[in-house]
Amino acid sequence: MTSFELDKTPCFDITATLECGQVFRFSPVEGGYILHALSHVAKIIDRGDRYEVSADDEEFFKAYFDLERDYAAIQSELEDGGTLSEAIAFGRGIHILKQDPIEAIFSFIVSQNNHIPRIKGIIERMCDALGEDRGDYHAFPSLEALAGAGEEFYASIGAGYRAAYLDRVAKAMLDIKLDEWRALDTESLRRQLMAMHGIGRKVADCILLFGFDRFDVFPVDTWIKKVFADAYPDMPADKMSTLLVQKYGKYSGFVQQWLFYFKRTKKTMDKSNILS
DNA sequence: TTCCAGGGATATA
DNA sequence: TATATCCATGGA
Repeated sequence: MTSFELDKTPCFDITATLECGQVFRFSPVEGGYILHALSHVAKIIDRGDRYEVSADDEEFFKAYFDLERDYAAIQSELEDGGTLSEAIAFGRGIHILKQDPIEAIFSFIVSQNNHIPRIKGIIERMCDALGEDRGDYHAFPSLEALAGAGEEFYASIGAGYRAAYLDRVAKAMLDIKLDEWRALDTESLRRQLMAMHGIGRKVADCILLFGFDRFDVFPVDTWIKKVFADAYPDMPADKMSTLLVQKYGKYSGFVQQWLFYFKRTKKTMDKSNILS
């Protein structure tokens, strides 16, 4: 384990980055978070003006957090004086994490038609049962372990009807060369992903955004549908997605994440206000 | 208890 | 091509 510090800036906030719905293997601890990615672990403690990080691999997490990108510049280009500005102000500290493609594929298959708390539980049970034992935690499973587990295993950890998807995709991925996938343009890679049983447009776009660094995508889920319900009434999700990419271009993925986090979190806050 | 969740496959027209 | 229905599960 090594320790290092990260600047806490208006454009990098660990709570917004982890709680914005892009990632599932983290849990709050006193003063911060424990975060797992692939076989790695980091503990991030909030020290006010900086984050104190202890991790098994400093270079891995410095890349994972996407620290080199100029998020302030992206935000200033996107300001519209309206809802998007409001969403950016709310989620200014979000960074899009550079997740592993395989971990993203399996995480977002689990995510479909599912609640985030339950998604986290299913993925955690998947890791505990199939991932390498690292002492305090289990790594994300190897593709071989995922492919060998069988549909019954995925059903047994509560994956529901997605169990068959997970099993089939795991076995299919054994024949995929990721480097060849990485070389494809976004449209071609989306087609490859959607050819997998259980991966549709929305899950493919999440995988492209979070696992393949593609920002010219706009995943449309139930929350994004709510955001644009008035602007685009009764519009199918895939058409809405295409329209929004035309509008926001190479920044689509960032826009989507700010709007998603804003809408979903505000809903929760409104509920708690009613109760209080 | 019912509704809903970071949807997708399938059947039908 | 477009719409309707079904799918497992558990948090709220």
